[in-house]
Amino acid sequence: MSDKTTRDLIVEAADRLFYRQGYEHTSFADIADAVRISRGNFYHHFKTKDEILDAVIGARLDGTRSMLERWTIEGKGPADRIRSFIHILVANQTEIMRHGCPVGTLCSELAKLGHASQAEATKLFTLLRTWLRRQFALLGREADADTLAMHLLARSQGIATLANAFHDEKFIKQEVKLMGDWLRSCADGSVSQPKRTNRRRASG
Amino acid sequence: MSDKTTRDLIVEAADRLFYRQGYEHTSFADIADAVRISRGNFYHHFKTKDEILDAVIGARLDGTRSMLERWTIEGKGPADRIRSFIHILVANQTEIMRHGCPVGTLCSELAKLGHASQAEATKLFTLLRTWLRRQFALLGREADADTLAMHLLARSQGIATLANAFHDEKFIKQEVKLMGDWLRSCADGSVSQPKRTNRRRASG
DNA sequence: GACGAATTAGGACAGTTGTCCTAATCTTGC
DNA sequence: GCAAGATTAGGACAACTGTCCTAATTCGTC
Repeated sequence: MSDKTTRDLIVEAADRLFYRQGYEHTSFADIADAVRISRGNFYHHFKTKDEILDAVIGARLDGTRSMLERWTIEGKGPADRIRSFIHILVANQTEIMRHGCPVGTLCSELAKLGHASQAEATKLFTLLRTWLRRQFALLGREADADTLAMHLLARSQGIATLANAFHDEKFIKQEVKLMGDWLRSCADGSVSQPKRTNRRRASG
Repeated sequence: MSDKTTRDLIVEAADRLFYRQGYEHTSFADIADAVRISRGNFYHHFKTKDEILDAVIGARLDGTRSMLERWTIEGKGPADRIRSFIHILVANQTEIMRHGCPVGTLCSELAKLGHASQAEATKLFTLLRTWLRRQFALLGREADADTLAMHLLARSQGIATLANAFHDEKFIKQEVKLMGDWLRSCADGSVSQPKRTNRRRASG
């Protein structure tokens, strides 16, 4: 606790502020005030605002990686692990209603700013995408694992965006339940490909 | 064409710039340059930046209203009208990949800024929500029309966010097809409530 | 206890922002 | 062709931005 370096404190505060206020709308002064540090001191730890952003993205990547690792170990099966992912929406619903999804809103903002770290932020999505893909593959859906992963990611994003816009808590619960149903139908292999094409079972 | 007032030109340019660069990241100078007008002249038409934002949101509301009206008249049935909505993602896929959804990204940004016009921007969503709700009701889904409308809205938002982050064109097509399948199953009344509860047919 | 390095504080700096003023120009009705 | 209003141009203004410098302080090591 007390062994956190000033640098860590800065990254933490910046992370929180970037999420709540957005990257551009957060100034050096805002972060300095939050950490209770002089503005000048700042320069010693980070030369530019972009450097802080990169550090924040890096910290989020680390955090996401260890979260996924935890779920991979804890979870009994792939379906339960995917449920852990879906559960983020419920666990963080208050913050999501207030500020949206930390990943989605950051990527959107950086895209608008034409910021160089846009690709780095997208890695946050890629991390989740890759992990989800693996879980769906383990669920016996190797053939369309990536499609399913992206589908789930997209639905989560949409839920966060609308929950934020409407400040609607019940909506999150509603949609989370639908995603649970959908996930169950994925494991069955029942729905999700409703068109009657000549279906080809995955060989493995 | 030539009868557009300077005010209209400003709103148009601001609309485009707010979409591409974000509201905060767009300065008076940016808009003035785009309209080829002196910065001072600006003040005569809009006292503050917030006023421009309100005018832009108003213009978008008008545009959305007339678009929905057109669809309501044109469309053969409610299903086709909903398909018109889904088709926006395909028609605007290039812009969406570049800048996301104009509505979703604006609402997200204003939420972060804590901007007073946040509620006004959300009306853009409400417009679509209400219209979609009516179409689903006409489709025989009065009971859960609003849930279905929000669901479709959320999925569109998610698609836009991820398409923007990954710059993935195929993903949009993929998800649009899935939404088409889903819509068909809505009209059937077949899926969408996969849980085997004691199902109760809507009386109407 | 002293020395060198790491850390901190305070402020300077030029550039940009939104806002606002004033004077010139154009348009319109008579 | 002229007066009155609308529109435009150009720039002033204070506040804030990210960046950077220098001097003071703290810290670990001998």
